[in-house]
Amino acid sequence: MPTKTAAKKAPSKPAERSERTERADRPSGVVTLEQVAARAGVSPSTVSRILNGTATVSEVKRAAVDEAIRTLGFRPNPVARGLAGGRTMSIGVVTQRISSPFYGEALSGIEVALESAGYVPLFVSGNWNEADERKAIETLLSRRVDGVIVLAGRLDNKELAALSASVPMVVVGRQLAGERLFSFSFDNRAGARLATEHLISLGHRRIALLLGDLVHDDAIDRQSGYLDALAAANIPVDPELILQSDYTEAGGMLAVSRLMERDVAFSAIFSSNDQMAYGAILGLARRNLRVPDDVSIVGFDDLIMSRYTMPPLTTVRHAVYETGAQAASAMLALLQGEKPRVQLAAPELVMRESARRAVR
Amino acid sequence: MPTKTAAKKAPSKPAERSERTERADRPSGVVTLEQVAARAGVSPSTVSRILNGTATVSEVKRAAVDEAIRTLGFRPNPVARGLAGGRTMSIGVVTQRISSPFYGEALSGIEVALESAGYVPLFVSGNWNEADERKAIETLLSRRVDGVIVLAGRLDNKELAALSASVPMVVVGRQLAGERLFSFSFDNRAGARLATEHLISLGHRRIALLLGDLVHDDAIDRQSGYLDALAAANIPVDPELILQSDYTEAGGMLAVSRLMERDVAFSAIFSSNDQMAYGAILGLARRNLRVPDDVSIVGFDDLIMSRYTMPPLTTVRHAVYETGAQAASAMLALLQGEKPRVQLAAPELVMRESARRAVR
DNA sequence: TTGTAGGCGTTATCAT
DNA sequence: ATGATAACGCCTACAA
Repeated sequence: MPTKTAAKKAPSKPAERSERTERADRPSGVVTLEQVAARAGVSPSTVSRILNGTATVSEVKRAAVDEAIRTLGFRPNPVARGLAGGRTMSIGVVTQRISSPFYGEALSGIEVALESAGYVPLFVSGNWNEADERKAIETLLSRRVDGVIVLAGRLDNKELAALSASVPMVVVGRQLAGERLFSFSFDNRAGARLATEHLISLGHRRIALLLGDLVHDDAIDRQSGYLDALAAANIPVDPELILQSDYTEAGGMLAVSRLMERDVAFSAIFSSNDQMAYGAILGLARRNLRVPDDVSIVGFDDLIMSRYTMPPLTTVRHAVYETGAQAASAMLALLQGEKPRVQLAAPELVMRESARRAVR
Repeated sequence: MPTKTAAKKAPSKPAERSERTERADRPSGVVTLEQVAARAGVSPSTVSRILNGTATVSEVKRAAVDEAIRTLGFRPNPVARGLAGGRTMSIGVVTQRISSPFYGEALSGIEVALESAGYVPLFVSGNWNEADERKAIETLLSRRVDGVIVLAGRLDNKELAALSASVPMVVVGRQLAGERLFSFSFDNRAGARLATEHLISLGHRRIALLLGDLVHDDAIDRQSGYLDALAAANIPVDPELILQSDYTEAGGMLAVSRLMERDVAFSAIFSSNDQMAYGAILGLARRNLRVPDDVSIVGFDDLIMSRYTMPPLTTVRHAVYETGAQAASAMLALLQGEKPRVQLAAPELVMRESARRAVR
């Protein structure tokens, strides 16, 4: 290292400069498309074309540009792209609560599926309430996202369809159609029927049902599946056994309390989502009822945690992560002008230890 | 100034809005700053100034502009703002796995805290691996985020500090300093000590420890807390009782298996996070060991789910949501040029039902 | 205090 | 096929 003492008048700057220049060759700072063009000896437009595959370019120039991009470490600026009328390369995702174990899985799937295409998700929470949800979409639109994925939600179909006029949309958990709108949902009804039938096959006939908020289609469908199964087995429906709840652990626990207060007989519970089942198990324990010894219980969704509850939960596999990934793929297809097609797995019962044969 | 390009068709003024929007290429509610300026009879720069509080503006004009903004429903375009060198009004957040019950809570806190300031979070997952994390930050930077919040992660301090030269950063779960860099972390050591001391106070002396990956400071600190407690109680450390794991449910379950295979006596387990505790409870059950009858267990983090496990988990409250909110506030302060100051709650033991007095 | 002009990095529209 | 040259919507010197 050159000592300062000798550097009284000696220009120490040149040394510094050269050192910096040396480093500047590395792909560190902000490299613009224009710089790439300069290095490749072509016009910015050409670089842009190559980047977007907008037009055919001679092999020679393409190679030169590719080289320049690589050595310069150029990465197109999504912000500028967005402004120029191009895409922002970001997809808005309307979820309800980002920290929910259910939505979390879906978001994860979306993130991964989008990443490979260079898109970034913008997550906003609707907090299970219409106003927030509307505002969330508003935010997304002002951010000029290239598309919006809506997971469930409370906005009515008409509103969503209208929105799809300004952005391509993918709606999960609803059935609605439109030009730039695609929707799909898991077969909740079949899944719920599966769960209930399992309980019936184990000899249960007094099966309580824990319901989610019926403003949601999936909650309704799961109820239908339950009713289907009872009807098929000629088991009369007892309204006393049907509990309205909210898909949360606390709600599940509360529902069990209400059920017990009704003082009706039951030997099993179909909880229409896993989270309520967790609460229900605890609620039963509080009344000295063991699962599955005294009461059998089947959930719905097969969250990660369901393998680790005590006892591990028998439930319906929902493949939430995959659902998210499919939603993302569908959006990508939409953006490509293609017709999305999703291949969703059929509901499947995952037998663990929370349900057993009815005694007697 | 009619700088319209030589349009092929008649310049259709968007004054009349058609009810049946057939053209999906133009978002409907796009009002520009320029339009606001025109309506208010001022120049665009004046509007901009009012928006950003950049300069003092006469009350008359301000009122006119405010009115124009309101009636036109103008919302500044963050994309354009970002390009113009202004802020993008978005904050990058590096998490490890968006679907983790732990990180999910933190993200939720960040989202809410940021929202009130008009910022939007951009979540990217590092997947517990250095390369992905680096790439995640890369993505964030190319998106021109105004700041980056890093939750734990594997990047080394030096790298983070260097990064903070280009963006203000808030790092949670690390201790490092810098001009535009702020970090803070929960007192993991004290928390772990609390948990262990609780077990000791219940008469346990053979206490197993389930550890997270020691590349993370928090895992190390929690181990230290455990050791502190033992030392203070004059209980010798038995390496056989210390299990290296990974903070997952599966890892916790596996750790218990390994522990049992070692065939050493133990009456309690301090699991350094709740997720491992869930797995441990199941693992113990598989060996016919009941919690807390046969083995007491204390967790760490107090995730929502810990209230609903069987039995409900005694654990250390971590206030993850608040931590996220604090990180966001700190970032906001940094952006404001202020010095962030966080007020993190001290660790606190939450006594539930997974730990009880040791039988002898 | 307020307006004018230039620029941010890309894409799109013209010519050539 | 390729290159100028406008936009895109906003911010910010620089003027006035």
